[in-house]
Amino acid sequence: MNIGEASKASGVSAKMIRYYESIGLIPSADRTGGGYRSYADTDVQRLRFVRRARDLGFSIPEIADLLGLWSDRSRKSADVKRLAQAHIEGLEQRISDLQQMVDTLRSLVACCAGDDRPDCPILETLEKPGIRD
Amino acid sequence: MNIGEASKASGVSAKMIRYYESIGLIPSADRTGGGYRSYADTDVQRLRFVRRARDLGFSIPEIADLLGLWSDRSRKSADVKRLAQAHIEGLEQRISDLQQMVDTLRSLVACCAGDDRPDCPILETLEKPGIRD
DNA sequence: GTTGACATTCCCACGATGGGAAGGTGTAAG
DNA sequence: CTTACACCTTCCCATCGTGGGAATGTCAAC
Repeated sequence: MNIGEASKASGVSAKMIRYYESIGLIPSADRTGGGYRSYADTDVQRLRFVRRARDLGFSIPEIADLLGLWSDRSRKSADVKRLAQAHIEGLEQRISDLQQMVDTLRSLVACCAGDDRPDCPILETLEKPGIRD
Repeated sequence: MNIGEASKASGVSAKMIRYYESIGLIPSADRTGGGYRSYADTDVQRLRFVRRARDLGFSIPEIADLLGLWSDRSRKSADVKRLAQAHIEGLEQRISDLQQMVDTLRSLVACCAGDDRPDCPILETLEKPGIRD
């Protein structure tokens, strides 16, 4: 299977497949006589694994860990679970940071008349020294 | 005021001050005879404005817009409000994407025994074709 | 054998930030 | 006056994950 077919089958762009190979996230693909990368079904399955992990927000190093566990038949599911839970905590931290921004912005927006006049509590708040200053 | 002092006073690193200047987000600073950048209080105020906007998750282009409104005495507060509301929507989209990941991961984690055995529904789900395949 | 669709490698870009090297400036103490 | 030190300058490189494009090579079909 060519890289293009593997790309379609896995949902990972050819560009990213080469990149993942270059950083060692996935093993180097076999090559045909003409130098084309050649993929088997198991390779595609691994690529799909990577893509789905990316869709769930795992970073490349985290995916490297997941792939290690994936191919380790003597793995403990507790290790996988721990990894997933740590990732959930990271995601929730990011959500909480973003939510904090939204809350602040909402309170500012609520104070802004939103009319033709220039007076705007949003800008005034931004220019004033804040809590951390 | 030197860049170091302006940095302390504004909470923006010297590195970022130079960067903001290089991309045209802030005007080029005056220079002393020795070539040092020199900042006045109004410059520091602008830097603080930028930092606070960054803290609220605004991108550089958005901050450029905000700075434009900030220095425009004939601005309409409605324009500022619109910009802030659009930003809130962007943030909420990101939150919703992250929350979707968390929800999926939570449901997987809930199915994982988390013991010494290798069987793990998290890995199994990642390796299987998903909704979008 | 030509054409067209693929493949290859290599370099560049993003956004926002940090690190560090190599060299210049300013100031305080010896 | 010199030396030391803290600060400044510019320049390049790295991150992370992804895309774009150029120049060149391969394969399959007609």
